[in-house]
Amino acid sequence: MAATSNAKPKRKMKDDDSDGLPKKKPTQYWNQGLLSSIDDPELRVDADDKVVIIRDKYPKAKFHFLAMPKVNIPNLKSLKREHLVLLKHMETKGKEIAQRFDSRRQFRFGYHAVPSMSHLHMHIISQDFDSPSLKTKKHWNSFTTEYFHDSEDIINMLEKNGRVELDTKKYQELLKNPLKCHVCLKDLPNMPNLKQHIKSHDYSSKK
DNA sequence: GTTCTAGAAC
DNA sequence: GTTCTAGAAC
Repeated sequence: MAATSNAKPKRKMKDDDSDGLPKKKPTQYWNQGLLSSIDDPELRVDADDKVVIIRDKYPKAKFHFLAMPKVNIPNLKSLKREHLVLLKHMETKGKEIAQRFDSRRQFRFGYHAVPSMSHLHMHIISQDFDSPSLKTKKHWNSFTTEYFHDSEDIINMLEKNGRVELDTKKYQELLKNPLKCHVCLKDLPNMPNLKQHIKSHDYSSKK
């Protein structure tokens, strides 16, 4: 008698491996994705001996880049005072890039409190948030609540305390906040409405 | 981080 | 009925 299969797969998947090899694929873990992006010439927009700047693969605004140190710093918690020069350099480079791509547009430069991707990265992001890759409440709140820490605030924290320690739980809760326009603070019921609403603001020039 | 989709919301 | 989101899978 043939073996019975009583469990329906919940989603379709390839399990047609007639070669008898294990089904586990040798893919890298998704949270290490920046390690390959950092060396991808397609994404790179600038580099020097200390820092690489790449385009975000899934930009959440018209202009969205990541500045990363060449030395491996896993996260904010790894930062020491000895990194202050590097962080200031990253911020300077970030501002140069923003200036280069659109000198009139407003940008922010900063870090997510609890980033998904390993390897310290500073976001360089224009404040229009006009992008098809901006889809979820988590996306929105990660750039428009205190979950987003300006580079200068991180630098000040490190100068003052010698380290950057953030309450992970507190910041993860912020991602669930109701949707609110970052310009006029209007409440919006869902993402499609929010995306439509923010088009009404003018981002073409700094005020 | 993204994709996919079940079930909530409308 | 369709739209939208949240959580699992990857």
